[in-house]
Amino acid sequence: MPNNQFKRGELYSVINAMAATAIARRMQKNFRNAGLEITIEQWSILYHLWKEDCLSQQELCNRTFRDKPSITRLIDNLEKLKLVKRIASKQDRRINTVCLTEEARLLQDSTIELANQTMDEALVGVAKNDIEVVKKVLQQVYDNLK
Amino acid sequence: MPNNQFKRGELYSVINAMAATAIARRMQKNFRNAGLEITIEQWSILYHLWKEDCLSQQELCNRTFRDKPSITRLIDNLEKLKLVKRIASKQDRRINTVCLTEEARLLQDSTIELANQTMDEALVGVAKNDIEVVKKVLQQVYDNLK
DNA sequence: GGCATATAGTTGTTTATGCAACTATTCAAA
DNA sequence: TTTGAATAGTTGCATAAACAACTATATGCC
Repeated sequence: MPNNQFKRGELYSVINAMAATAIARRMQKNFRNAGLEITIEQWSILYHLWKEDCLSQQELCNRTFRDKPSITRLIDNLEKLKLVKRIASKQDRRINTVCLTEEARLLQDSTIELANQTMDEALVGVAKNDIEVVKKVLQQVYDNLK
Repeated sequence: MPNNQFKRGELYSVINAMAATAIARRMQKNFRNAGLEITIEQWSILYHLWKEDCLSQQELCNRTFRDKPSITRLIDNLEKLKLVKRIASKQDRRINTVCLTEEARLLQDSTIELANQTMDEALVGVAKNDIEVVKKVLQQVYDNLK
């Protein structure tokens, strides 16, 4: 075993793999158990559109921190599911705005309930002020690197 | 805007998307800039093998928190890169042990240095004891959900 | 108005992920 | 010894991610 250690290997694993992956899988499982066929990635797009409908694709890239091709394909699949529609912008012909369908609006309450349930499951035994520290640190990490 | 809010939506986004994604991308970029062609997912396998060589695939699943098909394919690609080899276990014919090649050993120092550099970039301005809180909370989240 | 640069979105490509299903092997109980 | 259940790893399939390259459109400067 050489002298050179990955000094923060445990922190890296924890940040990068364990908690995020565990939450994602649990949430996807909760969706599936509830009979929902959308993926959590698709849901994250809907979530932002519930907060503010008819965003441009570029804006969705910004808000979900994905790159453009990924957003294009996610929206392709959401269109197939008839949960969003693309509407060409009148102000700028390069831009599509992405708008919720009525069907997507019907999903909002139940899926947000499931997401809350998932976070409740995740945060059992976690102190409220510790949560604030986590938010602060992870936000700082994101700001450092984005 | 309905009454039902995703109470911890910000926390979820932070945990699930922002910090983990930002670190992953930065690290991959640092690898690329250094002329390394391995992905960070492949690297995470190597990392565990540097710590303990010749693990079973199942053990790698446990340690990296991925499922079996994902590990199978990651190892397929690492074999193609001649960084690992599968060796059938003598004790149990279901098991492959996954062992480092000499070439993989040569990568250890430089890549761990890059990973440390990446974490340094990520953690600028973060207090040491805050890091301990993050580790504790994310470990708790993982333990709650795994 | 023309040109160079920037930007929105798409396509190509490769890698990765996880659920479902499967095969071969191992283990435990009768 | 036989049988059923459990386990390790693989294959099929669909979704997702991101880099590179591209096309069409917009912007700013001369």
